[in-house]
Amino acid sequence: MLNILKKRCNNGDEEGVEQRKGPWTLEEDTLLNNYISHNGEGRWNLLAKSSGKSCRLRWLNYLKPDIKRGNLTPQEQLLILELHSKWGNRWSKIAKYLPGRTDNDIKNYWRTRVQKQARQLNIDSNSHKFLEVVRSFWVPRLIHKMKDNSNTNSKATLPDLLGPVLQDSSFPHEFSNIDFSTSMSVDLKKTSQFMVMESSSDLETTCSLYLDGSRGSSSQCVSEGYSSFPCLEEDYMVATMGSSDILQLQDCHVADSTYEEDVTQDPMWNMDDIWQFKEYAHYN
DNA sequence: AACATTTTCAACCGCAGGAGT
DNA sequence: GACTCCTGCGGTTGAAAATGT
Repeated sequence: MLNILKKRCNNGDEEGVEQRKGPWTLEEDTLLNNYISHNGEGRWNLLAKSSGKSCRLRWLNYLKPDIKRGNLTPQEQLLILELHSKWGNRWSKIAKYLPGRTDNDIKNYWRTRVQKQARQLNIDSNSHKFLEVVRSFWVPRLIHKMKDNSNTNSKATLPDLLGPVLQDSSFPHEFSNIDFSTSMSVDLKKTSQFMVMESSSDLETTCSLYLDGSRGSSSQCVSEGYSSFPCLEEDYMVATMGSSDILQLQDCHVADSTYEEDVTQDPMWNMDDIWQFKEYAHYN
């Protein structure tokens, strides 16, 4: 019964059994599912000495029932950007805070989306400069998308998403030493307590960030140091992370009209954004 | 329609570290 | 302490799909 799996999963050191590589077939997936349902997950050596990492990976990255499919939501993207700024390429650690997403998913997202944007901007994705771009362009946009999503459905907000994170006893410690000068981090613990997605009857839904629980008053569109950022049409609150530990609230506007596109297919920055950044970088 | 190029993501590889002996 | 085995992790690859010309 397990012959196929043995061929698939063996480490190649079992005499006479050829190791199979390449894409998994439906039959192999079914066999692996059946095997795990009978023997349990995590005991990979029980795959009769033929257990190998590809079986384990296939299960963990694909077959496991709680694996999420489809594109990352803006909330998830925001969380990835945030956690990556804290921990770097600790994909599995980051993945722990995104239920249903694997380290492989997150790694792929970072390499294919985030690093791609960095390449287009011709800057190192690990540089402080790129962090600045992320928090100045990308984060506001994600927040905006979260707002848009909340208009059309009641999907989880960042606080919802962070619920399990905040219940994790290790998390507050990890976020207790935030260096705002080098990280895009806001104090997620605090922020999530006060980040509210407000829905009004019309389209003027506001995404607000409160640090002290009070409604953020805002009249300025841009803050010091970010004066070249566009603020044109649609109201929303932007959190910018400056050199202090005070989150600045801005009732800001967003430059272009790309928000009508399908969020799931969104190339996070268009050429206008990149051009704006290059101008910004040139004068700063 | 055909071909070229780019993007996506599942899968592989090798290393590190922990557990057991 | 030394060794082996196993698992987890991050980096990388390459086939398939999508997109552009």
